[in-house]
Amino acid sequence: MLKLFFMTRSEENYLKAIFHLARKGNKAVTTSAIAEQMDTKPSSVTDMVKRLAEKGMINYRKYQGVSLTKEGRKAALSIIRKHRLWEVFLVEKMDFAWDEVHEVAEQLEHIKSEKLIDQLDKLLGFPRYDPHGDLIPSKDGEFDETAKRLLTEIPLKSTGVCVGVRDSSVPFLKFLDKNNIALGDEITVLDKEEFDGSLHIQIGDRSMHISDQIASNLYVKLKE
Amino acid sequence: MLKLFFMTRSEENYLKAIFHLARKGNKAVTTSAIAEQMDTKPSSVTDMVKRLAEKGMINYRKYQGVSLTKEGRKAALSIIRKHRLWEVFLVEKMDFAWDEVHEVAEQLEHIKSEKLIDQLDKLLGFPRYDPHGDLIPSKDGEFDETAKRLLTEIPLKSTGVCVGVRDSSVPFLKFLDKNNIALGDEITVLDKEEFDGSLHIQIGDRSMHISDQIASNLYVKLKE
DNA sequence: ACAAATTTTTAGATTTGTCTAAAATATATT
DNA sequence: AATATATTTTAGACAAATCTAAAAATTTGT
Repeated sequence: MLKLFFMTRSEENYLKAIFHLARKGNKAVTTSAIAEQMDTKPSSVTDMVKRLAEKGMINYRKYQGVSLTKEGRKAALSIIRKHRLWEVFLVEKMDFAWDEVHEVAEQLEHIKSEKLIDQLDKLLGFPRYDPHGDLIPSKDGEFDETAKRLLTEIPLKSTGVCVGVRDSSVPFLKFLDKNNIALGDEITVLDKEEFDGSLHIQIGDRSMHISDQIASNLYVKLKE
Repeated sequence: MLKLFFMTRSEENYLKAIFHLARKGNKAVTTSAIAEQMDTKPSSVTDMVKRLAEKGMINYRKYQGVSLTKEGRKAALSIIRKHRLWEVFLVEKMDFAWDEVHEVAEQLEHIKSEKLIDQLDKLLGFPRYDPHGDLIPSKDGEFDETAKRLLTEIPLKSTGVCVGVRDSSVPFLKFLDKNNIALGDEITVLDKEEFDGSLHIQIGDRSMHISDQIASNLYVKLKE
């Protein structure tokens, strides 16, 4: 028998913060780390984590930090999903620039309506990534950031390891060979041209400029 | 020198409620009326109206009820504008039915982003009425509910006085004549067919059924 | 006009989310 | 291992928004 708790805006924000912190160093998340992330005081965090623990959203033992429960992870992913879908909406439908969406999405992510999110998803064509290239959790809570993806889809400044090609034609493979790009190479996306979607990348010790056509045929796995 | 106060969600809701109550009986709005509208206690209302008065949003004298100031009216209209634009959005873009939009719009109306609302307005084609037929306040705070409008645009169950025609061709005037519809007549919109937009109306003591084409060529002024 | 009924306000308490300052616990150093 | 340092928790306070119960003011009825 599953109990459904109402989550306040603040509780949702804490869950989100804990999720993001846990994603990095994968040990228990400390009180002070949460305080820094949320721009608040450790004592406030202690109060909140007690409440979240009572609601079954996190595991908490005094002085030992916290980790998300199944429920908590599900709730956090649901909020992140909403945030990222709204970001796509703002850029695709409302002419926002990719770097001015965050603040508004922070507000929109707390709107409570399952139907609204389902329709939003549909309106946007079920996008898999947000305007920053971050993966959008699926409705059923799937969130595999390690899955291979196209080089065009990874966030700026992130690094991917080449794991395959979408186009396996001779001309494309020749291009890769000629430019010394091989499976296993690490590619960092330095910048993207607004104009044509072409990418400035760092590969090993050299940097180069590749077209959108090239990038959208290279599969990578995100590093770190 | 105008001071811009941050309005909390609760304050915004009170302003909206006061605006709607003032629109009806046009004397000072009583504490108990607000309490009933907001589903809260009179003592809570007293607390809140004091705060709103301090912020210059309402005129308040103990035991004498409240009225909106210029500032307060502007703030209320801004919230109502957002609410109604979001309602149009939900119906037009998100496949919501006109009778299931209210709850979600109540949440969306508090999102703070001028750019978002401007873009929303544009995306929707600068609509003048919401899905219930209610007038959407303009960006600059204009809100003339007494202006003439098409019979197709007034809310269900509301009554309008015929004040003119858009199409002044002989066939249309003949139709009106044949059906005993004249300037000065009061028409109440009883129901609207989803299918073809035709209207069931009450005119004097008889009721009749008119097509969307007829209704969209008759100007009325809203009564009461 | 004056008592009765109603409405409004005050006073004091509660909840959520926050803070500061002090106490408790854990970690690091020698 | 004992002490010093850093982190975490507790305790007490505050602001927003609400409540209940009691007091004050207004309105109503005859």
